[in-house]
Amino acid sequence: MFPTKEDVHGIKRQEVLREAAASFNFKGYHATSLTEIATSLGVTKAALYHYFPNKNSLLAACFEQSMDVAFSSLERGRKQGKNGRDRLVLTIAGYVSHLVDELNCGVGLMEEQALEPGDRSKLVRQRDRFERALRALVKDGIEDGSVVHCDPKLAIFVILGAMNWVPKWFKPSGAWKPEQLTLALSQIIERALSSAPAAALTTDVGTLPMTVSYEPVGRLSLARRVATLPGLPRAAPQKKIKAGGK
Amino acid sequence: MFPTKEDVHGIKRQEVLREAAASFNFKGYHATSLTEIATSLGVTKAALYHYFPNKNSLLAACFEQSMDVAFSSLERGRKQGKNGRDRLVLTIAGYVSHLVDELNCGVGLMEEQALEPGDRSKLVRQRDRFERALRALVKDGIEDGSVVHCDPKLAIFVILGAMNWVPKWFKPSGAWKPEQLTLALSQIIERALSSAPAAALTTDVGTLPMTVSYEPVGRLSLARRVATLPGLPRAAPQKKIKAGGK
DNA sequence: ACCAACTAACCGAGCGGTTAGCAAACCGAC
DNA sequence: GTCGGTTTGCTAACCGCTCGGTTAGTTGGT
Repeated sequence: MFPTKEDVHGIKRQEVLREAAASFNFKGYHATSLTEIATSLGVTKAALYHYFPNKNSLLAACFEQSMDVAFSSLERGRKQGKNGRDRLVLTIAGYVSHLVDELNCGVGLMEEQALEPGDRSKLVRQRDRFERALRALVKDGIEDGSVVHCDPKLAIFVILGAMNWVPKWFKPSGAWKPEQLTLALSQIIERALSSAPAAALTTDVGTLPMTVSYEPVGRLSLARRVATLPGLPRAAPQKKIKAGGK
Repeated sequence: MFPTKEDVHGIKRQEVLREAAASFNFKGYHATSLTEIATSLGVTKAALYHYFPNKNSLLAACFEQSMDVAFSSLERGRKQGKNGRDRLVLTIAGYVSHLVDELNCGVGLMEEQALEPGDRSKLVRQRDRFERALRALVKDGIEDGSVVHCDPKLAIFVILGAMNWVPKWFKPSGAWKPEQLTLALSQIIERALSSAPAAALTTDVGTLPMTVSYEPVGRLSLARRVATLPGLPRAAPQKKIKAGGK
């Protein structure tokens, strides 16, 4: 019994979530039907309700996961960074590496308006807290001299915009590997903010080393491990039955 | 006869489009129903079909307008810019000033997948052309020494991401005026790309002058003029009728 | 025998889109 | 002017379809 029963449930749940996130990212929440998600996974719509109470909770789970990654990245940035700029860049790098993780297509915080009021206000609170923390890092950087004088609020808007846009154009099958992209984006942001900008950046992202300089944080590593396990049990087609009245 | 009959039709059409764009921006295409748009305008859904053949064409018109602005901005950037960086920044500034125009909430190119195949491939072609032109400006800038060595493709992705994200957080009623924002964003991009970055940026967007340094281009000026005309005729409520067979 | 996992079939709601009909504006003929 | 016919702009009502969500019932492991 390699994976226990609860494990299998959790794994399938993660797989449902991943499929949903990928679809939400690609087509948007409202354009994605539960039937689509289900058939992509080889099951029927009703099966999804064993893992999530409704469609909206799928979206909420996506955001929750993204925010988890955000705060984990923030934590690590705070620990590992030498100055404000450093801490900010590390945080953003962690966030981006989640967004481009090909097994866990993260959701750019695109459609929070689709959440139900409760989930939504929770997300907005978290997101605001995250943004405030990022702005604080910018301020720190300005004070310790690592970041150029600027409006922290606008700077963070610009950076988050550029990052959340990534899922719109990034294709895991493309010429750029996730690690290369994360590195290149970090360099751009670093230079844009730095009080002593680098004289040059890489002129071809595809030539960057693929060292995993920013290991994904949070629960992703689990998903990554289990998602490559061989043949998880899938439902076999059943023969047609007629539901008759009693 | 101040506005001719065709004028009135065109004006109302523009107003429909504006309302639709605002809703699409705020809630997304699929989450916006025609009934909503109609009631926001004080009419019924069926009335919209006098101006657009279907919902999808509304989205297509939004994108078309955005692309018009994009290319107009590009044209002006090419004419007025002194070097590659200059031309790029001018182009982006024109594009942004459209996005933040409070009367014509432009659509960040968020939901092109919702378009029907024909419209979509047309948009994608245009957008690619626009992006290629922007990349060419970056290359020009690298060659003429105004832009730092970088990967033009990634640089443009980052910039467009930051710009298309603006409608997500910009509120016309907020502390920052459109002109201030356009200026501040231009400065950030200018510094991020420049081979000789400025030593400091503005530390508070709200203190920037509100000179209209980037006059909106294209058909917007018309919309702006006419949208403030007093009381366009609106349909009066009619008494209930019963549709009988013939 | 039991329980978790799943399917087939169904339901009500809301959507995009259509239709029939009304009314005011318009327009040449006289 | 003004009188009929046509056009334009709109409403109320309806239609078919798809979606999220539910239910009853089957299956297979323990």
